[in-house]
Amino acid sequence: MTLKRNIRIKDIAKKAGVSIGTVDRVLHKRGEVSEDTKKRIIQIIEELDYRPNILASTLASKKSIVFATLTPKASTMESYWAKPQQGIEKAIAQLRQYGIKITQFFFDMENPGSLTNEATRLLESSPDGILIAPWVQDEALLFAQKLDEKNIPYLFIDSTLNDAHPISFVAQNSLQSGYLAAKLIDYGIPGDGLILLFHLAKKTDSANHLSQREDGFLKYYNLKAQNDHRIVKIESSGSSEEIKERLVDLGIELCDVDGIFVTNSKVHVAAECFKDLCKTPKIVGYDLITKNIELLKSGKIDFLICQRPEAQGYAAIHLLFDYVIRKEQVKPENYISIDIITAENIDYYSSF
Amino acid sequence: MTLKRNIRIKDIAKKAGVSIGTVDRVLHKRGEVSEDTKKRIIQIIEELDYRPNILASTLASKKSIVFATLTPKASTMESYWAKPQQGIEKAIAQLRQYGIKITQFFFDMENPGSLTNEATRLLESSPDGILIAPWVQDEALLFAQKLDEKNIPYLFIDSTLNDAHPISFVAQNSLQSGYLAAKLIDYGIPGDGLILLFHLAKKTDSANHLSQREDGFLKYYNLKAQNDHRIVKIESSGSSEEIKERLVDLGIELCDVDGIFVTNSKVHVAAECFKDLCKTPKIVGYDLITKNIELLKSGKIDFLICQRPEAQGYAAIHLLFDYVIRKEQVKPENYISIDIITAENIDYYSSF
DNA sequence: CTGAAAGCGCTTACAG
DNA sequence: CTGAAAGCGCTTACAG
Repeated sequence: MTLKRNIRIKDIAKKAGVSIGTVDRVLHKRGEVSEDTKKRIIQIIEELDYRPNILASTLASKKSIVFATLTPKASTMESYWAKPQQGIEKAIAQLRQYGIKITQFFFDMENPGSLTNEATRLLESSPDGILIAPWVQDEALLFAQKLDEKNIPYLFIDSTLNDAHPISFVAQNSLQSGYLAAKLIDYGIPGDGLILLFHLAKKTDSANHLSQREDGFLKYYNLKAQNDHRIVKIESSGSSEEIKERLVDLGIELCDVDGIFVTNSKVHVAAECFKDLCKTPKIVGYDLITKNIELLKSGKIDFLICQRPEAQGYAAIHLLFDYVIRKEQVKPENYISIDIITAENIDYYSSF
Repeated sequence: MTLKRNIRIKDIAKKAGVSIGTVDRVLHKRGEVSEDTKKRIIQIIEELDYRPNILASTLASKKSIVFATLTPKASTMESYWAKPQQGIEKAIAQLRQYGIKITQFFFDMENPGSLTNEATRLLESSPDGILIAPWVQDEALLFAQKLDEKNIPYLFIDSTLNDAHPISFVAQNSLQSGYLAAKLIDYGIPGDGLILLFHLAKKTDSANHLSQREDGFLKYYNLKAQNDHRIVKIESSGSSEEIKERLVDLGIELCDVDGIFVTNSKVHVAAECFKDLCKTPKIVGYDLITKNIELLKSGKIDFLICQRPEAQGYAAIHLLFDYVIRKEQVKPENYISIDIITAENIDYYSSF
């Protein structure tokens, strides 16, 4: 292996018989170069397969890039949105070296208008790239359209919006994750069974997400399940007590339930209803929040599907970096893995 | 938030009333500085919480660091060891910018002596850091001890060795992964069952790994399993046909088998025996090699436990980088996640 | 023991 | 349209 030294813009300049300033002009397409020297230089660049030294380049250019993020406010350290936040912060720490500043804005999930307010404040910092969690769809779409007009690159995290034009998004395939959930329940219930599908969410929550998970779940049972199952869907935003009452109203005995799928992180609310039974049903839900982790470890929840929220935040910032700073193409879709967590592997499941 | 500009060695020099050369001398502990100026400078460094700019530092120091790797030769692109290799190469590509060269050495798993030979060649390149897959334990330990003497930092991947002193290792907890495998089988077999535990390996393979997986598996059944299971252990390094014969010898009817655990990636060999049965047993094994993936997708294998080999390779190189270049502390143990892969989530499981 | 100077590869005004 | 020069923050001989 020859230790080929990386070629520098000085080398190109010499070979083309010009100064490095001129080479730099064509590299950055800032004109003021005659057509033929430009052609000549471009040819040499390709011939030598020149790769700029990012270290030197960011060191020399003192201009500091500003990124902005717009995500739901995490009410406590335990709540879901604290996690993408961690990944974002980790990425920020690494990228500070490259002179990148990141300003964060948070909106209130309960109050859609706050997204628009924060979006306006965000724009005042005139960022070079934006990360958005489009949790409140209508407001988020309005904002995205404004960014499309202004030609500011943005990227979605957690989910995406159909009519927007982000440079990319980082999210989990919700349909497929519901499909997987069904498999996990079906695998554990060999015979016929009564299965409850819970939507434990308020209207303002990202409805799209949850209904896709439901669709995936039902798809599996339509296509794959061997036996005759009865699937009952239950919607509620209340407590365990309220859910129990609902079940009574529906004429369902707790002991008859074989499997439970909850389409979001509220699975702990459902699990609480069933935790003292003689025979507990198979329970599958989402996300490693504290209450779920406890129930998983004590065997009251069987599987939690996880979407690596920290990794999503981390990856999203790096994608912005690749696009804005490195000027690289980025994949338009970044589906994150659909991770299966049990009491047995949770201790080794790190944000990494 | 004040846009506090990063402080530079020039700032320290000014504040201490010395030149940047002197500051640099204390930063790099290369002596030739009087005690009191040294003290003064150290104090200022801490007071200002100075962080060197790695960009500038690696740009200025033209010395290029050499890493070396010593891993099993991957016989084909599909074999397991091709995957850590991918992660290593990805890390190399990223780190080239920092002037790091990596030389790779491969040994033949069938021929333990080749490890020692390659290790000798490796040392001739006098690397600044080494990555080792200690697959052949005795030979690997000898090499590690030599490195301990020479004070060359090294790091293990895939597993670790008790009497060696690596700066760190990246591996999966084998005991726990076997424990998880048992859970996955137990979850799918509600009643009593006949379960086969297969060791499909040659003697030269990393025996330690596999027996730990077995221990974990049995541990689960001892501690947790509700019902009375019969677990039969079968060792073989042969084909599906040979295995079928063994089962006949043992008086086991294929149709009576409820669950199968294979302690390594050879799970496809076992799965082949059972794939045409009326009722296929629950099958759990390891690693996403091509043959396993096919059987997983077609439903002949239920779960594959994966150890993110690409991520291991990638992480290991970065740990070396953090230790050797950044001079950071690194965690002495890096257990990778124990991932559960099914037909339903495999398409989203990327090396990332 | 200490400082001044050149250089890493690139960017950025500035002068022509 | 083009080139020469200064500078990014650090390292590395070299001279005293």
